[in-house]
Amino acid sequence: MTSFPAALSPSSSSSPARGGIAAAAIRRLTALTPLDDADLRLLDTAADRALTYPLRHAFQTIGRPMADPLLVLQGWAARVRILPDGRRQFMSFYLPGDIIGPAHHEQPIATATVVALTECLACPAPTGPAGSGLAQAYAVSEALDEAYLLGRVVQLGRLNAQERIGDFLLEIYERLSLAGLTVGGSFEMPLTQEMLADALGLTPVHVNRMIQQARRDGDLMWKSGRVLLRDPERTARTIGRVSPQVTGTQTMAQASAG
Amino acid sequence: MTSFPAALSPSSSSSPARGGIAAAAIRRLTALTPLDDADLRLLDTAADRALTYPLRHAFQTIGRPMADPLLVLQGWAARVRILPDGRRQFMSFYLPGDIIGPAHHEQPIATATVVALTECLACPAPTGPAGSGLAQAYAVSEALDEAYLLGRVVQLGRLNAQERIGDFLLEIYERLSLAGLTVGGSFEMPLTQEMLADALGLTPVHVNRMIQQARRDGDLMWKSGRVLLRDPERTARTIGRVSPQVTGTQTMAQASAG
DNA sequence: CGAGGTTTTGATGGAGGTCAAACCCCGTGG
DNA sequence: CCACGGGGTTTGACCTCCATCAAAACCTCG
Repeated sequence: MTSFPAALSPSSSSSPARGGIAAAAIRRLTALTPLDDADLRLLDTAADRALTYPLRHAFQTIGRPMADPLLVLQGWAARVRILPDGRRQFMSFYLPGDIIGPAHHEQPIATATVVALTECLACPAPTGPAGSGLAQAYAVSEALDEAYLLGRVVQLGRLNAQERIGDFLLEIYERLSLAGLTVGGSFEMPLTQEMLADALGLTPVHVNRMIQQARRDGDLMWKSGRVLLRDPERTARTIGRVSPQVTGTQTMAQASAG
Repeated sequence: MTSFPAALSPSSSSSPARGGIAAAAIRRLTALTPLDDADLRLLDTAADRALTYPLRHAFQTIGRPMADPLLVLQGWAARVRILPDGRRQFMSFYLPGDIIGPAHHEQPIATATVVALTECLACPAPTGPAGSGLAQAYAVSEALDEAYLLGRVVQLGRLNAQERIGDFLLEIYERLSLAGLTVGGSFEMPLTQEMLADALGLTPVHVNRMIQQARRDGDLMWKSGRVLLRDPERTARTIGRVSPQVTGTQTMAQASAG
């Protein structure tokens, strides 16, 4: 519910100790579609131009001209809308390997505000030639983006609080897995319960109670910014979650590769 | 909540009494961006190949290969998801002048099921050369599509029942206005209250109560498939609705025209 | 140690869900 | 012309999930 105060500007602390700052992002993109050496080289050089963006940085502002697409290397960002009376809703999240902005088709005016939820490392998304693996990866990424947005509509419209939390954590888990950012069912969760509430259309208080219940039921651990899902498969089954990527993505990449 | 029984197949009753069957769609597209004669000719010839699709026809099915993009000429369709236990959620609506399917970027697998909510008239969306008004119109249309989807997330996440109904009707009103399908604040509404409920994440019963309240408050008339908004502007103000098109679209077309 | 953000707990209320029946509207057909 | 039927709308009684308000407890970091 708290609205964001004025944001700082990106600090151009260009990669100090490089090495694998783009590793997660590259893992995700290659998971979406095979990338060849040319693609990887493009990514590497793009990563050299990575910048660190502070917490709350506004990557885009609704109604303002859209910036060039950015590839997130580290950190989380989100599309957010704040209503006149202060109500806040997060609409989608950007994780390492995601593209902020119009990957493909032009779209001069931003339809949403995108803010950094953590300190973020991001670089300009390198554009591969048409038909390249990179272009393909962006296409799949964008399709996934929309699929998740559709999923969010169902989540908010028809799932109860418990289901929403489970569904959300599963989505994050699956997405971070692609980037290799999970360790046996556990992953880093920089969101506060309040932010989670604003993503799920609930109150922080109620989110908290439901999380505790999930803990008591042995479905969940959540401590100091780290979440562990005890049995993702089972949770997914009990709330009837269908994940776009597991089935969808693979097939998507294959189908358009052939 | 009722799930759709098996659907019939499209009847190829190709335009019997033509004349302006594509009029609404063309009005909408020209409202999005200026179209020249070549564009209009493409649209006209495409309209010759229009088909009538029966109620409940599945234009696309989730997980199945995606059909070629269709331009809706008459009738309503919607993206829908049905949960295993029967809960239903409409995610977005297609009105005359909207494109069902991937206007631009490829995307082989459908991420959602699209069904006809009324009998629909639709034709293959003619593809204009890159940079043509038609291509431009599709781009804007697609951007609007996403903007509406984002709006729906906010609606479901943070608006109460009254606000949701108002917001929804305003959205429809605005969109139909573009296609010239409104008459002084009133327009045809083929949805039942049950469908409306499944779009707004509510129960039919509660939708009904809220509508009656709106009627009592003099905000609304709804009779035999026709809705009249007494004072759209005021309603929009009281629920703090921001419409993407009024501000957004115009600017979008202009910005990318220049 | 203290301060500020975050999580947790309790008590209470209200928006919206559920169940069930009645009503209405219209088209069908006898 | 009226009975019949079926989908949609309306109404009522009751209940529950989640919101609200407020305070306490807990971290974490300076």
